[in-house]
Amino acid sequence: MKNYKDKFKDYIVSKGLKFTPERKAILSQVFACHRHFDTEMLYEKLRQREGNISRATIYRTLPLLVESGLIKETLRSEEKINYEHIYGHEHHDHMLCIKCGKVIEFRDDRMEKLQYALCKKYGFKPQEYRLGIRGYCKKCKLVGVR
Amino acid sequence: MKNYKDKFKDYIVSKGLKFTPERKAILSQVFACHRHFDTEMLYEKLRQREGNISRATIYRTLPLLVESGLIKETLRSEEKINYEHIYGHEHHDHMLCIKCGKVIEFRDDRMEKLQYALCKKYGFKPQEYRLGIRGYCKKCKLVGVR
DNA sequence: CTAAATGCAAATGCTTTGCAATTCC
DNA sequence: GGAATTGCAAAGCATTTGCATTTAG
Repeated sequence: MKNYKDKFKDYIVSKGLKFTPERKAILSQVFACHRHFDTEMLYEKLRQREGNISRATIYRTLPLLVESGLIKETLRSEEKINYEHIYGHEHHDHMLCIKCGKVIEFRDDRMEKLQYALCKKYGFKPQEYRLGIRGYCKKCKLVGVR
Repeated sequence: MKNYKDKFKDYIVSKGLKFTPERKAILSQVFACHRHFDTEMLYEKLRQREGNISRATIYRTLPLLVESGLIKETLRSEEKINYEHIYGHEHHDHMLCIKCGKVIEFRDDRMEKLQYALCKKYGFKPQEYRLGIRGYCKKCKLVGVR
């Protein structure tokens, strides 16, 4: 399996685009972060380094990362767009705690198979599944259940 | 089963709020629409009638409808918030065609059970499931698969 | 009567875009 | 060299909010 850097570079080049330092830096940061992230988090991390990278460039680069299959949007917890890197990771789903914000990632083969079967039933060609379960995690459900 | 109007009124009154004409009109429109809708669609429909209802009032009313369990947010197809009315409807999931925008609603007991089992496994107390499958519907997958 | 609700317009916050200057290939 | 990219600031949009006025109960 290629590393993500090569995979991105291949994609970029195949499109006749340029593999710039800014894009490299964003790519690295994206894979340095093992949680869900949004543009602002990226921007903050990247500004800690020297070369300034504008928000505009981040906003312009993330779609390229999505198109190349390296990252994907996750369920939005708030109003902002959230992403996670997926290259090299198995598909998984999420449980999101409404109270503390905790994200539980899980994977279940029965779920995968069932989703596949349902698509087949409806003649649907899936590109992406998004299952998000919102609720209270083990800790929070004990405290004050609203 | 109470009708939605009574259910909303009960909720409103129990909170010490008022069941105003504007809220009634919004409620009716929400249940007159049997598709997913967003604020703008509501606004347009409501402006066709006489009494003007401002966007602000719509934005302030929709959360009340969510809290009362009459409607819920759906997966966002674009950047806007989308809703559907749920009162009197069984829980179901969606397949969304990327190309033509078609929404297929489906329900599967195995899926419900599996989701329940997974929550139990992780000690998670679910409040809401959102499964969205994005891809190409029967028609669109035949035409030009991107 | 009076707390709650409304409409309006201004404000917010995320995201996109136009443009001149710069950079990669 | 020339198309692609960048940063900046301005523009766009959906959504929220402050406030004076109106209204439901």
